[in-house]
Order: sequence, then structure tokens, then C-alpha cells
Amino acid sequence: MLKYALLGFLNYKPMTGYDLENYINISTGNFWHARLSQIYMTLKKLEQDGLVTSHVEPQEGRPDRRVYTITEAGRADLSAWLAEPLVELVPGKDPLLLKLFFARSIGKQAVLTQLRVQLELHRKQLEVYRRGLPPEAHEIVREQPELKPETLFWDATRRFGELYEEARVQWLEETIARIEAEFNDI
Amino acid sequence: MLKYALLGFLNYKPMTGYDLENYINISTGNFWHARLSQIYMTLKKLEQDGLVTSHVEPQEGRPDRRVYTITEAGRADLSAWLAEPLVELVPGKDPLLLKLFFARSIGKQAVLTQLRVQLELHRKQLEVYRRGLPPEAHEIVREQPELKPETLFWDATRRFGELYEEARVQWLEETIARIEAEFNDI
DNA sequence: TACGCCATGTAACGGGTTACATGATTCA
DNA sequence: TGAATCATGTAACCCGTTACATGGCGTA
Repeated sequence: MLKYALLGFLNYKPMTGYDLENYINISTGNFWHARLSQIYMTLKKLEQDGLVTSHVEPQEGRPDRRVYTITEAGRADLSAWLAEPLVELVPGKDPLLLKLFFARSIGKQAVLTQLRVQLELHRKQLEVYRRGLPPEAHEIVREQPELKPETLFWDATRRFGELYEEARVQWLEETIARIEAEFNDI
Repeated sequence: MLKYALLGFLNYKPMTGYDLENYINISTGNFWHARLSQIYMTLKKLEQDGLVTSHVEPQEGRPDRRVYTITEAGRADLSAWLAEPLVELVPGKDPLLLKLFFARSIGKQAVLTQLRVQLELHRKQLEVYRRGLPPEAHEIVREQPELKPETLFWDATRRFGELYEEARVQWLEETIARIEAEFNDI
């Protein structure tokens, strides 16, 4: 699926692997991420499959850049994927919930400490989402005004982050209170 | 990490790989899942590492059962993992958000259709969580009354499912309304 | 008659992470 | 002086999925 994140961004404009990592971290870090090593390998595969092309731009004083450009076949592949509806719930994995599920044996105070650490982290992340789209998003639109209509969708994904973190914070507060009241050690 | 789900359940009582899949699907399906093939392979590895032992119970008319039992080393490993606090947010991946991020090009109606499908799915899942812990959870406690105190933690993970689906439903309703109002096609 | 449950496994493959390898420029 | 940024890539490994292989019993 990283494939489609890369095609999606290359559909905005040609870029290097390094650039793509920045775009992904800033724009989709919320719901998708990737390491540079994986991005480089995936780009190579996309080129083999004819979905992107690349050319090297020599630079002085810093490494040469390999710039990737989406092809017509790439655009077609991206469109086909976008058009294909998701008709099932995507089962996720959540290490914190897994730990909590089995956590009784470590004792009341240890559980509460862990949940309070999580509460702090999620409150901070909630603040980040409440600030709206990051300044980099507005810069991108300044440089490419034709992307203006995209911001509705970018902001929708940000808004999900906000609602998700609100739910998480509320749940942590509730769960801490419940464990304080109902957990009877030994 | 499946390792710890398996150790966690084997800490309740000895079981086969097949049993473990049922426990995982019923109890932690919400936030953790695994295929049988992976469960069998992971159990084999746990046995090599001395965290579980196994013995075969012959049966008539159906395949023999290989029953796994957690060892002292296994309990120690589980406890160490449970005690280790999660001090960072876990970055997740969400295919629906990835699709939505790039969805402008497929057009207003296609986007709305996809979001409405999702809304239906999440409303149904929300109903499931609102029904409380599944009947199987109560059966387990009837068979093993010493597990009663665990139900506080089981229900906490269920409650997260409920709040998560509420957030998802609210977000989908909001996003559908926003796209209806603000998406200008062409 | 066919499907689902019980029950265990192997093999090939794909996606992703970590570690390794290199090296100049810029800023605090 | 040291850390961050720019910039690209390979290799080993781990986790997980899909497909393959087997086969009796109970139920609709």
C-alpha cells in the first residue's frame, strides 16, 4: 500500500525518495508512514513495473538527486485503486490494549502509572491536531495553487486524528477512574 | 507481539493452537488477531525458547490435540513485558484515510458512496460493542471463577472499541456533510 | 450432499524494520 | 565541535499472509 502513497504524491509533482519521505511524514504521518529504505526499494519496483520513470539530476556539494515522475500507467493504477471501495472493516493492532487486557497481574499502581503516561502522550497529540493543518501544507498550496481543492481532504484526515485522540483521552480518563474504584489488589 | 497474546492466554490455562485462535478472535479480535498458521509457528518457537511446553493428547474420531502449557520462564517473560511501560505513541496505518487523502480526483459522488459504505459498517460494529462483553467471556468466567477480576480489563478494552466506533461514526457523518457542502466538482 | 467444525502443520512470498555504508554542507 | 539536513542505497532478518495438504464427524 505504500505504493499508492508514493503514486499519490508523485501525482502532485515529480520528486525524489527523500522528498517523498518528508511529504509522508508531514502529511500522512497520522495514518501512514514508511522508512527511507522501504521507500527507495518500492520506487525501484514501481519503475520496473512502468508506473514511474526516473532521471538523475547532478548536484554540486551534495549527492545527486534521482527524481521520479509518475507515468500514464501509474495514474491509471492510482485511479483504479482510489475507485475501488473498502467494503470491510480493517482489523487493526493496538499494543496498549493488548497489554491492558492482561495487565491485572502487574498490580493496581503499575497499571495506573502506565495509563497516566499514555494520557499525557495523547493529550499532547490532541493539541497538535487541534492546531489544524501544519504550516507545510499551506506552503505546498502556495507553491502549487492547483492543489487548493485537495485541502478539504487533507483536513478531513486531520479531523479524524483530532476525534480519535479525543476518544482516546476520554477512554484513558474513564479507565483510570474505573481502575482506581474497582481494582482490588490481592 | 503475538507471542505475548499467546502467553497471556496460556497463563489462564493450557490450550491447543486451535483453542488459542478462538480465544484471540473472541476476546482480542478488537485490537489483535492472527491466522492459525502463524499461531502454530509461533507456538513452535515459544517451545524452542522454553517459554511453553507441549504434549500430545490422542483423540478418537478427530485429530490428536497438542496442548501447550506455559512454563515459569514463560510467566517471567510475560510479566516483564507487561511491566514495561509504553512511552511512545504507536503510529498506525489506516487504508481508508490514505484513500480519502488522495480521493479528490475520483469525484464527489464516488467519494460519498465510499464514505456511506464505511458509515454503515461502523454503525453495525458500534452496536456490537454496545452489547457489552460477548457471552463467551461470561462462559469462561463460569468455568474459571478465578478469572473474575480480569473482566474489568476485558471490559476496558471493549469500551475502547465502543468509543472508537463512536468517533469513527461521528467523523464519517461530519465528513460526508462537509463534502456535500464544500466539494465543487470539475 | 455440502458446509462448518475440529485439528495440525509446511512452503512460498510479501511487506516492513534494522543495521550497515558513505559523505558534504549548514547551523547552533 | 557536534548535530541536523541532504541524499542514496544494500543485506539480513522478522512478522504475517496465502495457499497447499489432510480428513473424520455432525448438522442443515
